[in-house]
Amino acid sequence: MTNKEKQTEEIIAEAAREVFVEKGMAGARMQEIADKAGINKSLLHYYFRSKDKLFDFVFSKIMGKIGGMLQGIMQEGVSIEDKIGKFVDTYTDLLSKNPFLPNFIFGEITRNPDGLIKRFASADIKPNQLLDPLQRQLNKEGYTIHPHDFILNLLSMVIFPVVARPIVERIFFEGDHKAYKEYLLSRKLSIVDFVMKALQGYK
Amino acid sequence: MTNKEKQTEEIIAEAAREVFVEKGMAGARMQEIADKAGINKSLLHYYFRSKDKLFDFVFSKIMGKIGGMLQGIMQEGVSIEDKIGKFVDTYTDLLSKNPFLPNFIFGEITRNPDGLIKRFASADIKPNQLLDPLQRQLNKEGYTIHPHDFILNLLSMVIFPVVARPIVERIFFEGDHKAYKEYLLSRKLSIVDFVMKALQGYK
DNA sequence: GTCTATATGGCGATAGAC
DNA sequence: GTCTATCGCCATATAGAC
Repeated sequence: MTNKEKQTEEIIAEAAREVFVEKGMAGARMQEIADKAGINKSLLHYYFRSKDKLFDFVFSKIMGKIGGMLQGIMQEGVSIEDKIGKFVDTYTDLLSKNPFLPNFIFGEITRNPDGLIKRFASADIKPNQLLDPLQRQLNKEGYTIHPHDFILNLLSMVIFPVVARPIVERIFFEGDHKAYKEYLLSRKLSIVDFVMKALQGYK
Repeated sequence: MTNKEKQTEEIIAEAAREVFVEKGMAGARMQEIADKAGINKSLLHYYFRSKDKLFDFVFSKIMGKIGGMLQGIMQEGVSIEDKIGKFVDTYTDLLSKNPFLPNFIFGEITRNPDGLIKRFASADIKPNQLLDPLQRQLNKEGYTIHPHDFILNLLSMVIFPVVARPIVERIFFEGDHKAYKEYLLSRKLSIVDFVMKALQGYK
């Protein structure tokens, strides 16, 4: 593959990522992707053959990246509180830059769950490598909460406010984007605070 | 409007609700709605003129119903713990019967936030009627947590596991639907437990 | 590799018979 | 009020010139 091919392919993939994430598979238009990439519509087919294949390429790449981040954080050998802090910090920043990402991922996977299995395999995600170390660590530090509950509660509090952004933004801040964005950043601290206070009850 | 018209209209609306919620506005097909309603495709246009108008009708109805439920729970004059329990119970059951609902609502609103304002007005939702009583109650019972944080954390823990169902189901239970469904029901208790433990830290 | 032009199919919407 | 038939558009995809 020549440099030019590689470069064009990446430009297309990035444009496709933006459009797919914002509009979803069904709502995305090949014309809009081509426009955003600054190339002709038929070039999309030259590089990726079909909309389906282009979508698969983009989606797998996203899943691999996110899974890798999570694995990296969970394996670091620090205290629960530090691990939580690092996790909340990293994902809050990621979602701050990609506010459409959660809705996109959960929406697409919900509408095509079978495709998920294939992608987990190719992205090389090992669920047990995430859960087992955490379970051992909770045990060692003397917390009796079930790791499923713990990790799901934490994920919920970080990701859900981004998923429900337009509604919550309107109810809490009368639609003030900037105020809500600042509030989400302030939650970096208040989520860790909330979770640690809860954990005290499981000692 | 005759009885027959009313009845057909309701059959169409229910079929449309199912298809829209599962496939989203962009992914839904008028033909599929007609098939599910057991009528001809052109009848859809006879009753609702266009796909857009049919969608608006269905969506507004859903939002009104959910908003009403929330208002009802939050106004009952009971302790924080009872209120939390009632809330978690009611919404867990609702989501158990409508697992696609959160993804649908958040997805559509994210992709067309302007339409939201109109619908909040017509559904007669008063945000302050939800937040103010809760704030007073947290104060009165001596908890210093900010009501925004409290309500958002609670909503997150109830709704997010449904939004992220296919992924979490796979990571926690290797894709076993039934096991995950039971786990979600068990969270009725563990969420209240978690939240109350956290609240103790804010006394 | 990149473009213009066009084929092909599907979908929302309408016309008109009954 | 409900159907059949069909229109017209738009989106994906391909053919072929350069």
